Amino acid sequence: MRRRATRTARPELADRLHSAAIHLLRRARRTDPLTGVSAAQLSALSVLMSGPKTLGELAAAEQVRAPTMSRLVSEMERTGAARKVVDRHDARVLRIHATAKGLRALERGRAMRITGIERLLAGRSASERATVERAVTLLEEMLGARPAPHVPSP
Amino acid sequence: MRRRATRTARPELADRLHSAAIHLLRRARRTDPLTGVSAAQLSALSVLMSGPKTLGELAAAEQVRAPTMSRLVSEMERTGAARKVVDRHDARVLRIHATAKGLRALERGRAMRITGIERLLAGRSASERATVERAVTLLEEMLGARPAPHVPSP
DNA sequence: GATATTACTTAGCAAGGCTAACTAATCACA
DNA sequence: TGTGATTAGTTAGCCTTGCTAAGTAATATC
Repeated sequence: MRRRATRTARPELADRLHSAAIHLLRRARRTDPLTGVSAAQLSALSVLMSGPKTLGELAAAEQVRAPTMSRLVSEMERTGAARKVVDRHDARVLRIHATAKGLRALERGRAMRITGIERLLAGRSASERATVERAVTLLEEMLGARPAPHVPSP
Repeated sequence: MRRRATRTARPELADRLHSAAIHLLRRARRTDPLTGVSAAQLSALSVLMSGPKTLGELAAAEQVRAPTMSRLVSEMERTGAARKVVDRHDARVLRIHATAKGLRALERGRAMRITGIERLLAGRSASERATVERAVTLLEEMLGARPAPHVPSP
């Protein structure tokens, strides 16, 4: 069947980059359900990896509202992935700590995602990998690289 | 504050690629709410762009179950983004067509996403863009390139 | 010390995912 | 030919995760 002429024949770079990123992540997250921790929890844990955060900081980092994070953290506490600690100096403030159990789940989830991508890259030559690496470096610059990479809901 | 030693100091390529893809898409989808069509609908429309699909085909393409797609398509019909047409030869089969209105919403959403990425790329030199393009080509090969790129829920 | 602000929680709603169970149409074949 | 199996989609009902609005408790301000 002939394709409708709604799109240009040769997609431009931005479009192809967009599409490649979508398919890469769709591939990567296929393993997420195997961790026993939801994607939202994995994402929050990846923020907590660098140390405890207040509930508000965590919500901002995850780009969700406070009530959403409040509920998520309560669930994480229930399942033993995180702890709430009331701040010593301001009793309104909660510091959320990842537990060892939570961090193990995070590492398991991340490792599975990364392994999938590594398998894709493993099929390429050294120079092709170098090309990808240079492009990634450029993307990091464009996007404002983060020190601790992140495993969010997407 | 010192970072915990849960991660290696220098993230490997797969990890960085993963992270870059996440941040790229997070950036790209910031404009999605402005289209007036939900992300799930935009994604379905992008599949329908290449022509009508049965409900089952659409569900498979979107990697959701039939009931989920059934509900989504009913909603799209209600809002005028799609039409259901009963197959001439098999009355069990529904062919889902994107409407002109739906396609306009899709193009609007895609254009906004792509424009955001283009703005990022616009700051780079021609040779840097060429590097990104080579890397994208490699990724397309690794992931099994799709003819019609796609604007899915992520 | 009264009032405002801040940090979080509770309540209730919507979207979008799922499974189980249903209906209707078609197929297969004795 | 007609009956049972299969297929396509829908309905019902649940869960998670987003949201806003409104409430509570602690702290800051004047």
